[in-house]
Amino acid sequence: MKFKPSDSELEILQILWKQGASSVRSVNEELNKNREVGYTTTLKIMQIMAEKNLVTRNTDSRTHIYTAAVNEAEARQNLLEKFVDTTFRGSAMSLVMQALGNHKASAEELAEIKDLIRKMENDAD
Amino acid sequence: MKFKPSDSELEILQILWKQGASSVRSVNEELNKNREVGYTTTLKIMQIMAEKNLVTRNTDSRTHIYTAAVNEAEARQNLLEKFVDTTFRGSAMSLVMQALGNHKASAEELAEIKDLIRKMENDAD
DNA sequence: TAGTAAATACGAACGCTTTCGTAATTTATG
DNA sequence: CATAAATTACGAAAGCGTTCGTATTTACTA
Repeated sequence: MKFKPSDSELEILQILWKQGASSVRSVNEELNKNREVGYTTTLKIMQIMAEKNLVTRNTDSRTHIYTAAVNEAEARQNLLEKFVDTTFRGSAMSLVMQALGNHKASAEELAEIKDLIRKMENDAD
Repeated sequence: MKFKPSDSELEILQILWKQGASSVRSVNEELNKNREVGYTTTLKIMQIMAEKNLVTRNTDSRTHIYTAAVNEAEARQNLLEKFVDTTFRGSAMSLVMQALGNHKASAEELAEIKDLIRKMENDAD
């Protein structure tokens, strides 16, 4: 899978994943909560994303409705693997340690992780 | 800190971090273990990196020696934060869980993580 | 010293992303 | 029906990264 969305594209995918099928206007409004983006800029990028098959669009009504064409979990996994390779030289454990170390986790979160570890240890048997 | 190296730049930084101060030729040879890159291409990118202060260079001898000007641990931390924001919507814990879940960890690695968690739980007191 | 090899410097080209102005089209409103 | 408003379509420009050909400089060698 060669999945390498640009910054803007990933930003838009996040919005589509979060709020589901959306119009350009809706996505643009969401984007503008963080930074100023012109409407036609958002439109253009989403049109390009459609060409690349990152999204699909329903053009039945005048206002086109866009839907993410890639699965969120898969995309995350894919990006995570690449990130581990490029930034942590392939060591997922280094990444986990660093992410854990520099984040104040709540007791609940820590419990969750311990649970996962316990499961992994059992699977190893 | 506005640290946003390009793919090539990060690749070169990794090499400099790993093998320390290096000549362009040395870096280029290392790059060519993965993919074909022209010598002048590598040279050009490293020159640009020097302009951006991503690296420093010693020009005393004819063969210039380049050194990473950014700290590896800090750079990783910085990139990690951005990655969590853009790909995991800010949730470091989601990232940890996903990275852990999709990686077969050895008993030693799991022990290491448990150690870290134990320390974090104590710090919380 | 002349010639060759190695290294740096320079500049141009190409592709991709982002941005935006403007035109064309469609829908709603008075 | 005529006008306004909203939307899509189109194209161009600017910026950045990457690549590479070529010129220039430097050092070594026969």
